[in-house]
Amino acid sequence: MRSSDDDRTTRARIRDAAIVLFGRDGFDATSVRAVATLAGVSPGLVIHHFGSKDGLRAACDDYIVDEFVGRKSELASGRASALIEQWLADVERMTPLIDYVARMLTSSSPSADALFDGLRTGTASMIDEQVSAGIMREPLDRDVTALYITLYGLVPLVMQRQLARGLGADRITTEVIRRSTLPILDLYTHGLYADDRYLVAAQEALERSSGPRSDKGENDPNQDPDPPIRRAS
Amino acid sequence: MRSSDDDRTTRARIRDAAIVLFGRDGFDATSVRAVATLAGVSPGLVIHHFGSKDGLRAACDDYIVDEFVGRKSELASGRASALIEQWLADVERMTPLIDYVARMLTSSSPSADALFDGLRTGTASMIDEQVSAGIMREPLDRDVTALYITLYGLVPLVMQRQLARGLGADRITTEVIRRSTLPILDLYTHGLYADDRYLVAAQEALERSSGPRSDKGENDPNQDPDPPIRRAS
DNA sequence: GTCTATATAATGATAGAC
DNA sequence: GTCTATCATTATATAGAC
Repeated sequence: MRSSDDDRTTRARIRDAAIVLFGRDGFDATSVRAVATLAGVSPGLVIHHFGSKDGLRAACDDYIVDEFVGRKSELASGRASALIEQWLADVERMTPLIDYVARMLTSSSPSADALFDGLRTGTASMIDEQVSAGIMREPLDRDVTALYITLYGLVPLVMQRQLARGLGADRITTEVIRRSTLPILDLYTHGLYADDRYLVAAQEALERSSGPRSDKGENDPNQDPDPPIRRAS
Repeated sequence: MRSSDDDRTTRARIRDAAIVLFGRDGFDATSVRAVATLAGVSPGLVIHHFGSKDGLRAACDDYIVDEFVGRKSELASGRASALIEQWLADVERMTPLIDYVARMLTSSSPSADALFDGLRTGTASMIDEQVSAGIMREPLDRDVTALYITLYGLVPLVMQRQLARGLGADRITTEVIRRSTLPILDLYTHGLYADDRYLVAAQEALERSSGPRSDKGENDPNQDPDPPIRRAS
């Protein structure tokens, strides 16, 4: 999006250098000195601008979330997975951002939580739209389904090493995406099992373990009664 | 599996303490001193037994892989996902092991690669068996499907924070597993899409972009010709 | 805003007594 | 095998000149 080579402010250059190194090596393994060197400034200046190393991390987190949520139109309109696909399509340029997001999502930060909630909400909206349009069938549990679709969509970011290795590559390439597309769409279209014997068995097992003592309550007060499953086989 | 309270050797106590802290706080954020304190020994003794902090990590990695691969019967017999389910069922006791494995899988270690390859191979065998038994239909691409099933099965470990949060919990509990079971089995049984319009569209798009230059080769020599998709709608 | 120089604390690892 | 004491390094952060 930026026109020239460096109309970025020094502060922005430091922040971008930090994103690259935090994403590549992790927060703990990255020193303020290394960030300063990559940004071409002195270590003292980094602290001057961000107060502390943790302040620098917070600034990076906020920037990353803005890069997503700033595109709230795309998110809220239910194209969260499309956004991720778009990132992966331009994988070379997006690598630092992708690596940073991947580390965020597996650490415990409020920013990561906010980012994930945005993705999950967008996915839920997408499901609603596609169900209304007749493209998608009604899932058993919309919220849980949206949650797992979101989690599964983030797998190519969070576990990119094992995904690439599993396809004989050393990083996520367009070829990795290409080979993944049809098998995943096939899973999301036809499922894997030949019939619903496992599904029915699991439902019966769950009813046996929680149905007879339905007034137990436990730690989930608004516990939905299990909806019946239509048999398809 | 251990009978009394502490028939463990000192070396084993140090290693177990390291697994707890590495899993909970990460390798970099855990000091040798902290491990020593939790194990009830002096910092010097930790180095004496493992040579260095990195040696301690390697010992923990090996131990974790053995805890899996030592159950190679369960793995190779194609019950990799069943093993993970079993872990999650006994989630309280397994928490340190789970956290450690989760961190392993998102960092780049040879041990993690070996562990993942074992899980992926076991999943591939399971698919073969279930296809032969008529329980599972033939997937478009067995290896890629096995890869993604393995990755998806690890999501509750690797992204446990976001999974738990998405269900209103603060950690993975039996209730979280319980609410996840049917929606996931439903996805794996019926898929999500009402028909295969997306699948067909994607197949045509892929053929358009790579079919016309089928002798391109690129970096995947043994590139399968895209198998035709049977229309189901 | 940016630099150099430095204070202060914590870490991994070593040495040697017991 | 286990401890105490300590070294050498590295890190974050500060102070003050320019």
